[in-house]
Amino acid sequence: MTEASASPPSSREKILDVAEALFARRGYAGVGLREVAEEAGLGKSSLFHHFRSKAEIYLAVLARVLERVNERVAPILASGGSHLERLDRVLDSLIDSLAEHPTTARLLLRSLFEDDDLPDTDDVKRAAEEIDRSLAAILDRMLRLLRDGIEAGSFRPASARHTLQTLIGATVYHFASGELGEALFGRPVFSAETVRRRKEEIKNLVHSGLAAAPVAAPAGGRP
Amino acid sequence: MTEASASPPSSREKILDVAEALFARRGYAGVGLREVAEEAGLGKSSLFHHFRSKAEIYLAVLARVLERVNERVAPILASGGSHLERLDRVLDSLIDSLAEHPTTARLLLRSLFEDDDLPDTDDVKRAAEEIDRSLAAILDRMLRLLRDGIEAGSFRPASARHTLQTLIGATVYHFASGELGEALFGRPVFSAETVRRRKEEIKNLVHSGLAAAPVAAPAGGRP
DNA sequence: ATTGCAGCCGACCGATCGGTCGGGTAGGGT
DNA sequence: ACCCTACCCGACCGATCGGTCGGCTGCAAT
Repeated sequence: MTEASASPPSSREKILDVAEALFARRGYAGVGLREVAEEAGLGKSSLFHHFRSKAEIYLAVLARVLERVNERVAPILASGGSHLERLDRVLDSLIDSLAEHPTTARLLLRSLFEDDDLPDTDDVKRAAEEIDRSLAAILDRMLRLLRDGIEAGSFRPASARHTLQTLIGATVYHFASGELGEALFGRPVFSAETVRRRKEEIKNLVHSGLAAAPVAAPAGGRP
Repeated sequence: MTEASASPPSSREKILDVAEALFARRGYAGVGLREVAEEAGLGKSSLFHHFRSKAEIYLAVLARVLERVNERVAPILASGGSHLERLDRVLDSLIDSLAEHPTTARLLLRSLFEDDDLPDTDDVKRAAEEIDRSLAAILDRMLRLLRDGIEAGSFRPASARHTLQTLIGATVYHFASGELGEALFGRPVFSAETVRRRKEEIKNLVHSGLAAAPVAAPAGGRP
């Protein structure tokens, strides 16, 4: 941890890479450490020189994923610009995050379900809470952006919490939908074209579905 | 199979009930058949008198869940009324479906990930394809509703596919979000109050985010 | 040259996995 | 009375699970 970010493609990183791919595909319980070790080019016992348990590997993977997302999203949330501009840019960068590493969305979604089958050792629980806190921090900042925007009149009055849930669903779920999404769009959800279009559609949703009406539409009588 | 829907609280149904709860909580790989049997009040071997394998149990659970959703949603999709009315009612009933059985959303989301660790026996693959087809049928009808609505001018021009993805995310993800959702709202996502509010927010999203502008806003000029 | 340690490994542990097998029992049809 | 079938069970199988242990390397500091 003190100087982990050194240059060599260390075994530790390799383990995390392999574990990330496998956990995303088959989940915590569905992945065996033998498989992780083999794909990392190591003996199974070697895993335990870098991590104390399977759960620790899983949590390390999750922490890295969250950090990757946070790196992109946090500076935008802290930046200037109107509420709407900031929201647009946050969603853009979130989608970029999810599209860049196809494992991210699935791991995040899975993490909502799978903390159940982690052992409840004290250190595991502590690490899991750390993850939770780090996720909660991101969501909290997004929530604040929505609330502020609503209060300032930049967004139409809505439940910030529900809106946040919808936006998570619109982004994370989409990139986790895998074969179903591929069947729906006729191409992988990670293809450049689909990603570009997804950004557009989300932006349209936000602008005409969340943003306050520009000026007009004073009392539009419905036909 | 021929007359399965009889009255007795049969062992078969009990197994499915127990398995549904467990699979939703811990996933396919995370659940052992011993646990299923014990909670169903049976010996483990008895499971194999009703199902040929663990995978068959899982797929039977999934099929039942899908059927439950379809029962509610299909008649509405086939009913009359304007596109917008039908969409409103479909979303309402979908949310009711998901809220009624807290396992549904998680099982559906998990099913997008977890077909990977099913064995690929021929009969399992056939049953899984059956599930896929049944899910695809529901989605197809919703997709058609969106497309028709767009073509008829009831909805603003948008990608029907992306809109469908967003709506799935807004509903299924929300009710699968579990502890995270509970932390966000301060109460379970299945609480009557949260469910009611969720319907409202989704309806607002659809009406002011998807429905065509009443009359005004003629200038389509994007900024 | 010696020591120490990080990294890696094969062999092994008890537990649990999905699944099989043979047998027991109750009830309905004949 | 008979048998057949549906249902259920305990015992057992080979495989795999996460994790431990002792020992083998090679490099770095002394």
